[in-house]
Order: sequence, then C-alpha cells, then structure tokens
Amino acid sequence: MVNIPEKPSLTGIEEKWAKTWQDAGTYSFDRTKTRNEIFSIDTPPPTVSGSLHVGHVFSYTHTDCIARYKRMRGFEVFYPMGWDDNGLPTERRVQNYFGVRCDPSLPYVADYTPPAKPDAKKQDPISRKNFIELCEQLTIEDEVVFEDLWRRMGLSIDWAQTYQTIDKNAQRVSQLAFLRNLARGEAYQSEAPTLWDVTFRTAVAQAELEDREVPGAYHRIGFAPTENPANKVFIETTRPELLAACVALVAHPDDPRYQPLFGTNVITPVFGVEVPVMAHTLADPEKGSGIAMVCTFGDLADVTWWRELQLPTRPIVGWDGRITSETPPWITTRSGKERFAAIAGTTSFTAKQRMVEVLRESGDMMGEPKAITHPVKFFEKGDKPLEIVTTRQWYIANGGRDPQLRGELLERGREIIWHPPHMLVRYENWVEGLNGDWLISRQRFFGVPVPVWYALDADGNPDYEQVLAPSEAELPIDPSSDVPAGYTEEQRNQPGGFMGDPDVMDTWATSSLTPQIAGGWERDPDLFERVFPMDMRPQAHEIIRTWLFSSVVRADLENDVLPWKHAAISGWILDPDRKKMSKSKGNVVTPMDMLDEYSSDAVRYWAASGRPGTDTAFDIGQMKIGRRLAIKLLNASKFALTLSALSSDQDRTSITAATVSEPVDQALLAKLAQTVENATKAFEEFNYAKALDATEAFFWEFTDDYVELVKERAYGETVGVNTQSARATLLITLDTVLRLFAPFLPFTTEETWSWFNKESIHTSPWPDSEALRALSTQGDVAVLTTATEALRMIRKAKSEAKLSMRAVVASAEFTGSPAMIEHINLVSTDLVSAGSLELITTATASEDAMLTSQIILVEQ
RNA sequence: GGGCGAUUGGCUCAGUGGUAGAGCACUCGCUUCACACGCGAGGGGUCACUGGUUCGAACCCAGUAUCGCCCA
Repeated sequence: MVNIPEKPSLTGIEEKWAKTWQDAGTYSFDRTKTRNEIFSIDTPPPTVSGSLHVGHVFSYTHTDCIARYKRMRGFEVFYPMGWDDNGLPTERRVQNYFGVRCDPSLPYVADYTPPAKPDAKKQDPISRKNFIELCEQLTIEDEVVFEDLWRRMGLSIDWAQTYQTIDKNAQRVSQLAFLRNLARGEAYQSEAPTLWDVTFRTAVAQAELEDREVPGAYHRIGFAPTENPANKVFIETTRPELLAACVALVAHPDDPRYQPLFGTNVITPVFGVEVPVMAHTLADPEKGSGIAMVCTFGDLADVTWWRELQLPTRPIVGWDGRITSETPPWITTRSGKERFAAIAGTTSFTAKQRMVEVLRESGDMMGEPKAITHPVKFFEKGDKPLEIVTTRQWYIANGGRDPQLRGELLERGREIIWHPPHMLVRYENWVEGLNGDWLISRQRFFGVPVPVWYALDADGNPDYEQVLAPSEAELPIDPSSDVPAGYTEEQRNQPGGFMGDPDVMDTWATSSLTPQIAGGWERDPDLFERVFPMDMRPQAHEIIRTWLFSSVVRADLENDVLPWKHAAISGWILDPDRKKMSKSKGNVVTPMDMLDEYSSDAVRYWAASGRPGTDTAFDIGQMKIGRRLAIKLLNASKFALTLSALSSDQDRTSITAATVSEPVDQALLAKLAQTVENATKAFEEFNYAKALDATEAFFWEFTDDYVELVKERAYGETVGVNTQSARATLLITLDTVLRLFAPFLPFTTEETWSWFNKESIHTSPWPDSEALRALSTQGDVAVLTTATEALRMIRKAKSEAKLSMRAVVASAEFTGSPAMIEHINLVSTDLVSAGSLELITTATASEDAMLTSQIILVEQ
C-alpha cells in the first residue's frame, strides 16, 4: 500500500525515526548469530569531559555508514558505544566545575556538598572517595549530552551495549589483564629515571610526550682538572641549576680537543665535587663547546650516559619540581654546603637565577648567558617542562626493550588492513622508535587502581619484591580500601602489615582493552567468541601510536591475535584557514546547532563526502548540498511512487524483464546495476565517500535527464506496455536508489521508504546488481547517453533563445554515427515529448562522427 | 632533522597513462502539472614548479617549493 504525504518535508523526521528505531529495536544486536555472520566494531569511546565537536560528528558518521552498509549486506552488526570518562581530563574538569581538589590524606565526608560558587584559586580539598564520586556524577551528565547527539545524528548503535572506561567491568578487565601480564612477567616494576610532570606530579609515558621549542640560554662554566687546575675545561649548559647534580663530563671519543682529558677528573665549580671526564659517541662536538656536563637528570641524554657509563645517581630535584631542601651528602666542602643553601627548596626557575648569581660571584661563569631556542620535552597536557626523577613505576613490555617482541608487533601491524594503507607507516615508525617499555602507573586519583599491595617489613618499609596480588575472582579491587588475603584492615600501613599501591593505571592501559571490555572477555565467553577478534577499529590518526598500538600489544600478549582485521583511520576537520579546528581558536561550531539548521542527513552528507584518512575542511556549503539532496530525494520519491501507483496491478515482485520493454528504460537499469556495483566495491574497501559519490551521480542524472525523458510516457494518456515499462523502471530505480542512499541519509530514506514499505529500510537487503541486470535484459547504457545528449541540445537551443523549456520546437535533425542514430530512433518518442518537438529527423554520418543537431524553433 | 600526505577553475573536491570533471559561487534565462528548499543554459583551469620516462603525463620517476600532520 502506498501512502504519500501531500507536501513531503524534512521537519521532525529525526525525532520521529529515532524514536521508532529505539522502540522497534532496529539496531539491536542478535547474539544468537555466529562469528562469521557478525560484523563487530570497536567503537572509539569519546572523552566525555571534552566538548562536543564537529570532529565527532565527522568521524562517527563514517563508521555509521559502514555499519549500516554491513547490516544491509546481511551481517549482524555489533556496534557498541563506550564512554571514556577515565583519567586526567575528567579530573581537571571536576576541579574546575566544582571548585575542588583531591587530597588523599583527608577522610571521606558523607553527603559532601561542593562550593556553591567554584573558585579556581580556592579549591576545596576533599578525600579521594569524595573526589571520585564527583567525577562519576559529572561524567554521567556528560554522557547524556553525548548520547542525545548520537541519537540525533542517527548513529545505528545498539544502546543496550554501552560501557564506561571507569565502570566496574572496565576496571575488572583492566586489572585482570594487568594481573595476567604480571603472572607472565610482562608487567614489572622498576626504579628508574622517569619523565615527571611537576604540575600534575605524575610520571609520563613516551607516548604522552611532545617537544616544544622554548627559549633558553647557554651558560659557559669552567671546571678545574685535578691535575692541572689552572687549565679550566669549559662546558656550555642550559641547566646551570643542576650543577650540584653533576656526575661527569662527557665528550665525543673522536674529539681531539678533549681526548687528553678522558680518564682524568675535574672539580665542579662552586660545589667542589670531583667527577670523571668520559667519552661517549652521543656527545655532539658541534653543540656548545663540545663537552657536556652529565647531571642526574637534565634530559634523556643524561639518562643514557648515566646508564651506559655506569655513573652514580645524585638527584637534587624532587617530585614537586623543587631542589631538595637538604644538602646532598656528596657535597662536602663548607663553601659548597653554604652555596647549596641558596638554592635549597626553590623551584628550578628560581634555582637557575640564583645559581647564575653564585657563578658570577665566584668567577666560574665566563661572559653572559647566550640566548638560544631549543626543543624541550613536555607532557602533552602540561605547561611546565618535564623533569626526570628516579621513581618506582610499573611497566608493561611493548617491544621497547625486546627486539623479538618488537618484531612480532611490527608483523602484527602489517597484518592489519589499513584504510588508507599509508597509515601503516605511522605505526611502523612509532614501533621502530620505541626506546623503553610502556610506563603504565600514574600518580593520579580518578583511574583504575594498580591492583596490588606490598608487604611492610618490621620497620614499616614496603618490600616491593613481595607483591601481594588479589585473586581474579576478587576483581575489581581498590587497594586503598580493600585488604589483601591474610591481612586485616588494622594492619594497613603498620610494621609487618601491608600497604596498597597508591597509583592508578594510565588511561591507555584501560582503553587498550576496549575490544575485550565491549566484547565480554572473561565475563561473557559466549559473546566474546561471537565478536572477537573484531572486524573494525575506527579511529583518528594521531592516536595510532597510543590507542591503536597499545591495543595491538594487549591483544598480542593476552589473546595472541590481532584485536581486529581492519583499521579505518579518519582525518581531521580543518577550519577554512586549513588549521586544525580547536576551541582555543574560537572556531568551533556546536554540532547540535548544525543539525538543527541543515538537518542530520545534510550534516551526515558533508561528513560522508570526506574521504577516509583525509583532512577535510569544515564546509557549510556541503551541508547545504546535502540538504538539497535530501529534499530532492523526498520529491523524487513522491513523483516515482505516485506514477507507479497508477498501475495498481504493479508491484516490485510482479515486475519482470518483460515489463521493462523500452530500450531507454533498460539502459537506465543497466546503468543502475553499474552504480550498485561501483558503490558496493567502494564500500567493501571502506570507501564510503566513493560509494556516496557514485550513488549521487546516478541519482542526479536520473532526475534531471531520465525522468524528464519518460515523464509523459509514464503519465500515460493511454496506458500501454511502454507506460508500464516506464512506471516499473521508476519504481525499481527508486527502490534501489533509496537503499543505496540509506547508509548516508538514514532519516530521509527511512521516511520515503515508509511510504511504500512496512519494514525498516535499514534492515532491508543491500541492492543486488545481478537482479537489476536481469531486469534490464541486454540494456545498453549508451542509449541513455545519446538520448541525454540530444535532450541537452534541445534545451540549449531553447535556453539560448531565452524560451521556456516547454516551448515548441518546429523541427530537430540529429546527425551522428550509425550507432547514435539508432539510439535516437529508439528514444524518438520520448525525445518528442520531452522536447515538445513537432518533427524529428535523423541522418547517418561516418562511424566516428560526433552527435550534431539542427534545431529550428517556431518563429514568433 | 626524519617520515607520511597534500598542492587540479574564486571556493570545496573527484579524477592512477589516451579530447581536463562535479558541486558551490558567478552570468543569462525559465511560474515546467515531483520539487522555486526548483529547473535549464553559459563563462571560467598552461592540473604548484623544474627536469626525465613515454607515440602520448594531472596521473609514472627524480628534484624543488609551499601547506598540514606525526615523530625526533
């Protein structure tokens, strides 16, 4: 039964269909299907504490288009949604939003109320438990906002399949995977120099680093050799405040200037500590004076020298980024002790200024500091340069120290099918450049706790060799409130008792397990077997080194497989100046406003026209085109359905090759079959943009040319076989085109589909090109091409004469190759109606002739 | 400094060896019975640059420049 509205419109269709889909369970996952009937997606959990951004709309639309295509291909699509609410962004948002800060030493306060007016300068200190409660409260609010957007955009997610990276299951999976790593020796603790953010007071992993060019200055400082004190050796350093942490001088082994000094000792100025002069190839003869001061620790080169030259550890910077307040034992001279007092307890910034004064006074600094700019390591979320401090941390093996594992992970990377393929190179570059294992412990509050305790000795000091791990059945645990087996709460932090590990794990240590979390690993084995390894991981390219790589590591270590077959990498949204869009630049557009203004399908159209992996400009123009396309689809559907319904005995099942009798109709269906093949091939390569382009090109030709050609025949003053042929072709074409567009324009296609179908278009099968070819008989696409060309000539003549397209043409003569003339003859009746021709004649020219025409309009 | 990608009409982009394309914008028309939220027609590009391969290059190769991203 056909039921067409009088005036089709996009207004209100999002609310209407979003509700229908939810009520009908259109996208709900049927877990009785087996692995090869299922297409599973490892959806990126958005950071809920971040703002909603057009970039979200962009990349999630890409995934949804593929999900919808796969669903129509008959796959049961496992398309869950996660929320990344774990970690530092949430902590910071909670601090600002409520005006609080976490102080783990405070006791829990029941019914705590945050300040009425949050004041960033006077944050209310609260316990860890209170803090985490506020985190949970705020993330739930954030998640509601995200879910509203996703529904409004028409993402075909099964909303029964959601998870949070901080929920109990995620904590359990994260801790369980850690304990398994621990049991296999892949997780270990190590006391080592660690990159340390002094603002957040936490260790930072290699993946979270970035280099920034900052101003600095070389200070030229003289060291007196013990054997020849008058002949000073000058080093140039940007960190004079670390002079007290100096453990050696180092120069390149081939540097003739310093070769005589290797193996001798020098005395540090001011502090009078004797240190060796050593040779190492990492010293750059071109840099400064060619000889460097090694401190524990100024930068990563210091760490290398310290390790490889087996130098002593003499740290002077504490976890708070300040110089230690007690005079270090290796400073033994009286003047050294006095001068250390000048910098004790100060920040490195102040210490640097004071050290420069001291060095000037003592005459150990030559000349003025020489200003330079140089790259310095920062935590990507931090504002102060990283320090390197020696701390005990947890690591997971990731190939950074094990060539065999590294080779294995590189091989895993090559097994992934990358879209686009060149993204593999980023993975390889990253893995090849790893210089250490994955540091996973963080000195933060809102995260998944490291699930271990340590035994305390008789003096109350932790014995880190005695790791007390919970059983798997106990998980998830929080070592700060749970008690290890064999102990009681009274023994916490007591001599002979235990202490909980105070740290949480890196957020990537949890998000690297999203396939396991969403897939029910060790929770729902039946589900896990049906969805894991997953088919597809959609994500952005800048987190290949973090999320993608760490996921490969976890699945490799735990499951000995790749976590997914395909990695679909999306690009960025750029603003019109071709810069990455960001909030600080003030060029962010609110997604919901966009959806309101242009409609969801229009915005999806814009998103889907951005090729996989390609950065795309934010372009309102594309949304306008998308809106126009959606409206055109409504009207074309109304037209095609109205006409086909005139043949009340005709429906899609009764149409056969015999019904489609006219050559131009057959040509259209042949072209449609080609379009289906092209769109299918593009989708199989995850190239939704190409699939959309193919469909759209066909659709506009269909409405602009084909429909105009056959309109009169389809209306059918006298209904004959040729009328039936046109009506059948319109119906078949509409039916097919709607399904081709369905992954991109889910609302509009569902709306028009509902006019003549009971079931949802989104659970209907993807078009079958073979069936279309059968209907088209031996349809020759060239017939349509020639007919279109002839129609354009007629239109052009009228347009140049500034006449209406309905104007009568006295005569039209077409000349062309024999094949073309044959085509014209086949469609001459349609051409006469479409062009209002009074007379049509043809003349045959040579084989390679182009089509030409002589069109005589009626004299006025 | 290394890697990857991009560079095609005013704008956003297709186009992997054979006559340069689409949409928007622009110009000129058209009350046409699906659609004025529309329809038709038109103007506009030495395909970043320099060399090379080829009968033939936007496309393949080498180099240069500019932009972006990732990494040092």
